[in-house]
Amino acid sequence: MLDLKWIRAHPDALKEGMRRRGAEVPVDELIEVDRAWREKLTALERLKAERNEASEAIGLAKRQGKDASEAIERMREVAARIKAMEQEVEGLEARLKELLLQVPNIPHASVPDGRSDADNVEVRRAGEPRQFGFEPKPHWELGVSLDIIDFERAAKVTGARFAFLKGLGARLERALIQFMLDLHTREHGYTELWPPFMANDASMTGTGQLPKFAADMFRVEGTDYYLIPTAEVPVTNYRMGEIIDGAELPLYYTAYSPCFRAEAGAHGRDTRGLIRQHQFDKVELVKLVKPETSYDELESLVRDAEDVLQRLGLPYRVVALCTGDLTFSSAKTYDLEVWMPSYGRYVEISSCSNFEDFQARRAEIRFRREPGAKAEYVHTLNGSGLAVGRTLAAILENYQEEDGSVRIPDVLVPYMGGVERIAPAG
RNA sequence: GGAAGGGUGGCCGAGCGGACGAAGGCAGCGGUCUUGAAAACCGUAGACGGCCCCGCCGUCCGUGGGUUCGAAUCCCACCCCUUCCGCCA
Repeated sequence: MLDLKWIRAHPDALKEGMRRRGAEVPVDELIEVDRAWREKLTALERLKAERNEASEAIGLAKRQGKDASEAIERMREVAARIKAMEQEVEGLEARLKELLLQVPNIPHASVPDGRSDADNVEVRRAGEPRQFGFEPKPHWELGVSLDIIDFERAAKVTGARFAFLKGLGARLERALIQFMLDLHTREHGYTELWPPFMANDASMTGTGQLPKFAADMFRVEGTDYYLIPTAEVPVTNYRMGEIIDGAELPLYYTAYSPCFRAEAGAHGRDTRGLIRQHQFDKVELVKLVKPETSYDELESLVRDAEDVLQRLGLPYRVVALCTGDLTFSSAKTYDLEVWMPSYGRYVEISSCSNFEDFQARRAEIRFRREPGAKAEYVHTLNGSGLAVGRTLAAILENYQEEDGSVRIPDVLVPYMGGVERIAPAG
């Protein structure tokens, strides 16, 4: 959510930001509703001041044993007018809030202009895609032939876009989670959280999934909860409603969670393999920081996520998302894309964003620089560190051998109980 | 699932429908004292919003309704927390 005062002072900057995003936002209506709301509110508050004054006089008169029935009679009428006017003000306020929650974040000045992912800008590459001396297989074929991924039985048990991992496949998933969490907690300074995997409406609104993107999530029937689409939701909202002591900042949190996505609009894309599933594992990184540091913090957040890929020896690149490809809440986003031989291109495996105060304002996360200082909104950031299912897929494809076996990256071998290779049975 | 108790300012904790934005304590901030610090004492002190914005006004005592000229205080519904019982990994 943007600052209403800022919007009033900079309506043109707001329009320009929306134009850069290619977002359709009723800016003029927003500004008009705000104007009408303030006008009504001022009138209402004048009436309330009158009432308060009269009530005080009535109280005083009664205490002195005087008769106040005439004033009470007069105030009865004022009270009715207040009630009616409150209705109007509340109506305008609700509309204003509704409009405000629909407005996406303003792209940072450094974000490249563009309409779609085709306009994203590559920032750097690391590692060389391997030259295979044979025809490499896609991970969904490797997974099945190695008997470590089972899509068919998952379809039977649940449905399309789910998978069983089996044997060393399940073990590899678990090893990756453990490896990532260890790296971020031991070497990058993050505090591990194990969050709830469901969250309420307020949390979903806080990070920006609601009200616009309810259709992308799974609602748990009989409850007021959604399955989380990312650990960003519980972890960012961990400090919601709080005023944090400035000395505590910056706060770094990391969390493993399964992620559940309905992705209603994704039918037909990435239908095979682990790339687009209704449920997947992810290790998330979240930062709460002082505003003036947030863009430096974004760079170091990206480095923390990149470190995972580097240690796993996976070729990747970093791209800066263009204005048209930014998610709703983000002011600036870098995606990490891993080389996926089956796609013959780089595929998103992490998304690292600076939300500035957009989420903090929705979730009411503030801090005080000094004891007694005014409360300010923190800046929030998050990034995948990494999406585990896609990492597993990338390992299978990039580490495959001609005989159909897959080598385990060195750093994972201890986490695999010494297993160095996954080979076909028999 | 059942029973009881409870949600008040950064924290703890009082609060007969009218003098309560809310006693008191702690923490904080400013000052006195001190070589300095601690202690003691004095003062100050919330968040959000509106406006004719160095001030004035409004709102906020879990949330939402209701009663009333007037609600932290009364009524209704809901949410959350704690304890006990049951059930359960």
